[in-house]
Amino acid sequence: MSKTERHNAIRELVATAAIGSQDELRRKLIRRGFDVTQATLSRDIHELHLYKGPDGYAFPNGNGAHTDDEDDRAPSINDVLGQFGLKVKQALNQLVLVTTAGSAQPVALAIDDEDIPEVVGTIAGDDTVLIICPDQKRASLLRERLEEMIG
Amino acid sequence: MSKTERHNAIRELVATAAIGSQDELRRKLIRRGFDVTQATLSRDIHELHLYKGPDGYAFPNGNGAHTDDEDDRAPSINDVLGQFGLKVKQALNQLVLVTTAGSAQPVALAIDDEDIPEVVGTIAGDDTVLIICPDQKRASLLRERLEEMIG
DNA sequence: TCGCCCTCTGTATATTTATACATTGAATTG
DNA sequence: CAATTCAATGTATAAATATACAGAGGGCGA
Repeated sequence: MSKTERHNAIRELVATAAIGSQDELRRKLIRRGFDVTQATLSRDIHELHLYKGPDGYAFPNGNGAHTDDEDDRAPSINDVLGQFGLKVKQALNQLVLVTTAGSAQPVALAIDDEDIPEVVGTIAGDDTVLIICPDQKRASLLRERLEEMIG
Repeated sequence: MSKTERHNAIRELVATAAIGSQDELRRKLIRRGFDVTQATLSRDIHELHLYKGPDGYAFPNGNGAHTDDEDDRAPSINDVLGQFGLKVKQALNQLVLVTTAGSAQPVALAIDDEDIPEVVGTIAGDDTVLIICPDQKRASLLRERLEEMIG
């Protein structure tokens, strides 16, 4: 069996099963007829750009099996900020919330869902959320709370 | 320094720098005043749900620093504004920077990379970048500089 | 105040992953 | 046909990461 066939099998396994180690992957591949060593799998994983995280191996955009939110509860603002929030900066009545790249949209959505009185409105870029507050004082209050949520 | 402060520092480092190993992360943290062992960082990484892949550590949705665009040098703000910037308008502490269609993102990124003290944050639309400044005075200063760069 | 519990962290080491070096086999070239 | 080149892989081990065990310190309840 060829290398590309094995790569396909690896992708299928990572997409459908929880793979916690290269040895576990090796055992699952043996059941499919691919018998290679851990060293080869290490190279395969590197070539397939797979990631290893707390839930095992996954594809670069995070869609391996059991990525993390099995519970479809809309993430609370605490969860979202704890996960994607980096820092908050204040300018007069505006807060600039810096997030990880590409995460501004869900963060802004979570803030909107929360119906916070100090929030007049939000605008999301790619890694920045602008939060408009009624005045500078309430901006300060909200900044402190957001800083706590970020942790 | 507390654990949550260290976690924030780790998130910032992962978001902005290529972290290839826990030892490398450890060295960068020492420069920021956090001195812990590899064992502690291993636990931190697990608690922060960070992934390790071919490009180093990343957040669960795959956006660490240098995920794939190898051209590490961000184009200078002079280049970008000379090329895409059209005009700047000021309102209190806000600057509205008009660009050519579709160029707001790279312009915003160039501004972010420059680490300008007068910039609290930026948000990019399609052909408009909103720049939040700490106050009206510094917004004026920045507007003048941006106008010079646009030409 | 004391005892207990919990969190956090370090040390040492177990486990896992990455890679230097070597081998094999297929394809290509002269 | 022989020599060369290259990709793929295994072996052994270096490097990196995870964790068992233990200690320290703070908070809390009796």
